[in-house]
Amino acid sequence: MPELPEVETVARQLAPCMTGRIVRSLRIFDPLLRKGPQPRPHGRKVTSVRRVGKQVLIEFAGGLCLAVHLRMTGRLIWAPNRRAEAREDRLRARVGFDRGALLFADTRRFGTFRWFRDAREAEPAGIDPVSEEMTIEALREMAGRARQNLKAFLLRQDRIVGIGNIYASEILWDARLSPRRRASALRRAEIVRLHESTRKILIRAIENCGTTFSDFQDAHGLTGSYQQYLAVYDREGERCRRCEAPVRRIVQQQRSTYFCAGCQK
DNA sequence: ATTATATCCTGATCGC
DNA sequence: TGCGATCAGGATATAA
Repeated sequence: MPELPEVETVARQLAPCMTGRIVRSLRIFDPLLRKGPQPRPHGRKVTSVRRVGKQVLIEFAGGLCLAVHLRMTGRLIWAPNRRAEAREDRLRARVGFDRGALLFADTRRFGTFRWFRDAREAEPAGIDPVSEEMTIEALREMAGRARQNLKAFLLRQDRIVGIGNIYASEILWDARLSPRRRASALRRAEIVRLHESTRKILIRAIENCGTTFSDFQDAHGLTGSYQQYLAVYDREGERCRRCEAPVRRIVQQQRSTYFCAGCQK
């Protein structure tokens, strides 16, 4: 569930809790999280916690870092004390610090831990859509050589990193572009709209701490408020806020896409 | 070389 | 109410 805004929210909330803390223990309860190298971070100080693509990257002094991917149902929770910790279930891992602990809970168990010796290795291939790198020209270039429809294009993490199924629909609605359009067929003015909408929607979602459905909670167990802005996602049959036509649901790459055929062309 | 399909899991919801 | 089928926000290995 967590897309870029939700991961950004979690990273921002964890950072002040974790930065400067020293690792005292690491317990991985779910063997699925134990793929790849398993270094011992004991005694290391956390130097930063930030979002990298859709992952939360925890960096330790000396270069070691842990990239946590929440996938569908993963949650990172900061537990300042034992009482807060006792409330959590379905725990897959726990990192104990000199003060407090980081808990990882994940119902569907798709989430991943990956350890690196250097943070640069954790960088995803795609462009971060809310960074300076995401220029109109960069978008035009990427779209120009994509043979896919716009929905599939936006979900490609090797091009633009961070957009998932919810925000793909929302961005295309905002840009008044049909999810079925071929990415390479966009006119320049349409690319400009797509660029603008992508940044606008994601930034607004970050400002609202993401979207909360059933699973997503931030590091303090709170919830985001972006759902009040959702224009099409999960609104099949309801009226489009722009043109009153009914919102439609179609399936693209085995996933739901919501859009308005009245004003998305 | 791209792009579609199957798959990793669990739990909520749907339809009969 | 009970039960099996279906679906869910992600991403990747494999097949086509």
